Amino acid sequence: VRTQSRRERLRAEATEEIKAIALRLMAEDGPGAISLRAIAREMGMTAGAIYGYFPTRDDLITTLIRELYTALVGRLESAVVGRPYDGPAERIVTWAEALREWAVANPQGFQLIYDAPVPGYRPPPEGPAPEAERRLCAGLSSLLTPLWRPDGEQGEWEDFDRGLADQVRAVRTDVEPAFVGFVLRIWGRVHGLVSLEIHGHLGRQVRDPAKLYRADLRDLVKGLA
Amino acid sequence: VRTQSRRERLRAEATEEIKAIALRLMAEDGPGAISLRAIAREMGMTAGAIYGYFPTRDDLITTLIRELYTALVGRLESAVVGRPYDGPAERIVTWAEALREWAVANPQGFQLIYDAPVPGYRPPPEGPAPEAERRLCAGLSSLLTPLWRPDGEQGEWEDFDRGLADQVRAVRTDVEPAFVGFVLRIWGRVHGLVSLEIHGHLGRQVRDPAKLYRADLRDLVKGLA
DNA sequence: TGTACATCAGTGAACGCGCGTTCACTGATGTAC
DNA sequence: TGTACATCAGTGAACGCGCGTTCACTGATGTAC
Repeated sequence: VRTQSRRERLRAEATEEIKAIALRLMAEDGPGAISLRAIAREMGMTAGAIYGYFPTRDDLITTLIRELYTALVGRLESAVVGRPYDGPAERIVTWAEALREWAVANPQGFQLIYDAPVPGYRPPPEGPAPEAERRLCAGLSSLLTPLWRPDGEQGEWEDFDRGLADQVRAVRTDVEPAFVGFVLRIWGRVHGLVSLEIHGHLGRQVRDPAKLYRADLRDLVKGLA
Repeated sequence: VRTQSRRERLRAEATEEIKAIALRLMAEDGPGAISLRAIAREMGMTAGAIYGYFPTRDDLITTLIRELYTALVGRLESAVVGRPYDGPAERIVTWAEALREWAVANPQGFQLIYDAPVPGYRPPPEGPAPEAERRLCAGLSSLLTPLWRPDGEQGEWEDFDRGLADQVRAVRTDVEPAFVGFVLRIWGRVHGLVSLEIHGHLGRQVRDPAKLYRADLRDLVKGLA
């Protein structure tokens, strides 16, 4: 490992500070508040100076989404790993509750990842964070593998993209045709209530959304057993 | 019914045109593209002239959200009514598929209703469309009533807001404590996959999202039966 | 250890843009006699 | 039917703002001899 020069270190620190301030601005005033000028102002710099670190505003935002998504995925993986094995159903519940907890702790981050909330932002063609998205899918797939019982009524291979199929195969080679659909359906299920909650659509109606969510997860694993 | 004066008619037409253009701008370039100046430009008017029709930008946006949400709810209600009665399970499927179809046909509208995508927009304290949201919940509640079997493990009255409880009571007076939670859980379930699809998170992986969604609905009603 | 040069982070000013909102006004449309 | 007045939709110009991006430049930090 080559040791960093002083200049390299300062440069890396400044880059981190830009991202940290962008995240703080987002957390305070929503994703729309991320602007190069605001960040520069916050850092006591000139707006143009940011261009020494990021070639473009959209590039910065793509980086933020990628890092946030990666942080979320890391959190999900460690939540499952950092707990004694208590059966496949419990692991799904653990995973999903970690998802909700991260989302509740980082609502703007959740929106940045899953909505399209920065006006004028154009993500790269593969999407801003394809790697993290795949990791999330793969992680969920591996949790769901022991709970998968093919019963033939859930769709065909041809419905699903070859890329994802290969990704899933990397986790588990003897994957069934409808397994991908199964995984995405569960993903949709754990996503739905969290999305409603984050966007305030349960807000006034439910006093304890965590409890509601847990009830739904109980119902989910009951259906899988 | 009092007949409209010429002036009143022109005024109403212009108001409708403003809203229609705002919806078109949103559909073309996303919710962030809604601006008074763009609308005025499109109408061949001066920006200031809009203030003869809406007191404020946020007021216009609130109106748009309310009307979109009302249109969605109307669509859901007529989808269920406009089909011969074929059992409670089939009605849920019909309702949910109408939800998805509306969302796919109006993705930006779906985002305007369920995300928070207009930067700087501050909704009124009760939310932009409380009436439509209640109607949606009430409608779903009435569909779910015949499928509700209390089994005591799903939560307590105290978790839910009195307002919603009363609303549900208006639909059905002998409502069970956990019924509200049950309704919201189902709402989250039908919402999840649609939200992922609209935001492009299934895009590259699933060839026929409608089929995936249908499979999930089949699984849902199977669990309810 | 000291000097000459290269690197490069950050400045400051500008360009051109779009935005919401206000306001004194013009001129057409309607109303009252 | 014609005139005098009131209404009111829309103008046009301005205010003040924030934005992304570019560019010639300064001045400090590093490197080579």
